[in-house]
Amino acid sequence: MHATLAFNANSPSSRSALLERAHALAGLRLGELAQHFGVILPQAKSLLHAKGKLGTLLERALGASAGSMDQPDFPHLGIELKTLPVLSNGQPKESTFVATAPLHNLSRLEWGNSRVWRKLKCVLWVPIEADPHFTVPQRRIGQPFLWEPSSYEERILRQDWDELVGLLNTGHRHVLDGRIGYWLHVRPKAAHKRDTKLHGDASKLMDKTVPIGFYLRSALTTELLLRLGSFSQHQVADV
DNA sequence: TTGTGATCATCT
DNA sequence: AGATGATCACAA
Repeated sequence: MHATLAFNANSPSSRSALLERAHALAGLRLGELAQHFGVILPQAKSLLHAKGKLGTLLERALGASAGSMDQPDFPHLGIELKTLPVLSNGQPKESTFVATAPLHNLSRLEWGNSRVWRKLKCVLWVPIEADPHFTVPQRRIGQPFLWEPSSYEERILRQDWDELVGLLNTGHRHVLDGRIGYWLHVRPKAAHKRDTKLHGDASKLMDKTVPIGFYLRSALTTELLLRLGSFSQHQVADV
């Protein structure tokens, strides 16, 4: 039994407090957590009409400041929260959304203060069971872990970002698709593909384009999970 | 309407 | 099957 539902939802004051709270959630079923917060989860095996529900639920459980714009989920701690859907084989089920891509003033952008880097320099990953064999409320929360990219990892992310933003900045949006980038790539990020936006700077050519976002390929999150060791490969299934 | 939270569904 | 493109819900 997990008698640890007696946590409060105030924002944790320190990094260790946040980690402690996150670890206390490990092993809980999503249904238990949702009930605690009065959140209705779909009983189905699919999240078709609740795609962001789990992320929001975990934010509440861990005390993330909601709705903060252009900042990590825990601004005072500099930590970004990401749920990570994990299959029963230990592999991430999906890529991970990071941030929307800038469409204007691209030449002034630098990696160091880009949205992507600001969110990725410190991430609290919370694995969540994603096997479609279980209903959503039955699925369990795994062992959370903090990730701060090594200089090697940052270099790769930065190279990807440079290439992607470079193409945007030089008017090569039409060449940009989801195949470019080793760990980081871009994909459409919109309510619908007809939701087109203006891209470019006034001094240059402006054109209409579908908004895009940066995503982390599962190749990276797979490595992160493996790095935790053989025990942790089953961290979702065996907790 | 835009930004944040993501997963679905089709294509290769 | 895995990667790429399309889409869903909700808050401010």
